[in-house]
Amino acid sequence: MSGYYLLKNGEFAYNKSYSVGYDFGSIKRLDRYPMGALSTLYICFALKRHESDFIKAYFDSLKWYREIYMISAEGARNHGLLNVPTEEFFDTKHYLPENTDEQRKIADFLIALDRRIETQQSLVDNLKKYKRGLHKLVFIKNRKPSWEKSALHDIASFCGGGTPSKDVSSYWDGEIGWISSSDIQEEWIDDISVTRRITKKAIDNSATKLCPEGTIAIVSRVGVGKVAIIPESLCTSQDFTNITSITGNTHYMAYQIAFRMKLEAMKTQGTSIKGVTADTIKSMGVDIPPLEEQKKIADMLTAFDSYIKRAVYELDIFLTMKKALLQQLFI
DNA sequence: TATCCGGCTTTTAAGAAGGT
DNA sequence: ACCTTCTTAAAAGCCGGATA
Repeated sequence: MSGYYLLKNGEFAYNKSYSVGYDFGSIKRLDRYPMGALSTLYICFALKRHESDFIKAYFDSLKWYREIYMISAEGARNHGLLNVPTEEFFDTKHYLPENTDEQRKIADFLIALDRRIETQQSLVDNLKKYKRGLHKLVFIKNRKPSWEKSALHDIASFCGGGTPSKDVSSYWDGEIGWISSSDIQEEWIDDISVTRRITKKAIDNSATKLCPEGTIAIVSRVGVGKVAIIPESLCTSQDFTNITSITGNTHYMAYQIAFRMKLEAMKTQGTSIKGVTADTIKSMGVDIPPLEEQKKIADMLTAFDSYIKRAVYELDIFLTMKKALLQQLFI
């Protein structure tokens, strides 16, 4: 390991490579291991004084970016690493309270907040894991032989999509929503963000069609397997196969289709086939429990989803809170 | 006319090579 | 040795037009 730095527990390292959300790299403290080897691209240091936990929080706040901004060469920013000379890095100035008591109190509070965030994060992770198990239980293990089975094309009507010509810009400043696969979330069945809108004329002059509210949108090509129930009447790209109406409980069916599409999508992985044909979807077999059973299952899954979402929301609040606190704590 | 296909663009990530 | 710049690769996303 010659040519590497040996960092000991409690010491800090600055990583000059930037990434999303970290325009000027990051400074972290080695906490989890007694020691570690770092390539020479890192700038390593230990503290002479100050509360270590407090300084860790300071570096988490990214307030020091202003200083790095002054010394990093602009041209270097277009690829990989920042150009930050080691000498100048150590010359940067940081304004911190001298009183270590104060530092200790602030640090303790932030550590408590961090613990809370960690707990919340693992709650979210676990809930997501349970969700996968729950869906398996509902759609595989707990199926009853008495339930009817049917192919989708016998109980649903379909509609495809298209893209209005991008050359005609006037098509794209209308009122009608138009979505592509990137607009729907992998894990939520009712979380579509409509980012583009088209005109009536655009629909008339292209292959896309207006789908009614409640349509089950299934991504069949790019991003195979995403499923969502559309919240308003809108159009989709041609990488969708949409179910405009289906007998039974829409939410139950959407959940079941999402589950089966995920299995279908796994089959396409690693092959040259990048999509699932409309025929595969149309001939997909689905269970049809009695209506009240469908509703019960759908309600349960929806409730579980909103439970997870609430946990995610809470996590977000804690994260924002921490960010805001860090912003206010340091000048 | 609905569906499918393949090529193209954009984004992200590394690696190799070159300069001082 | 230490950066910067040039290249390539891989993944993700988009869309026009062929096809049955």
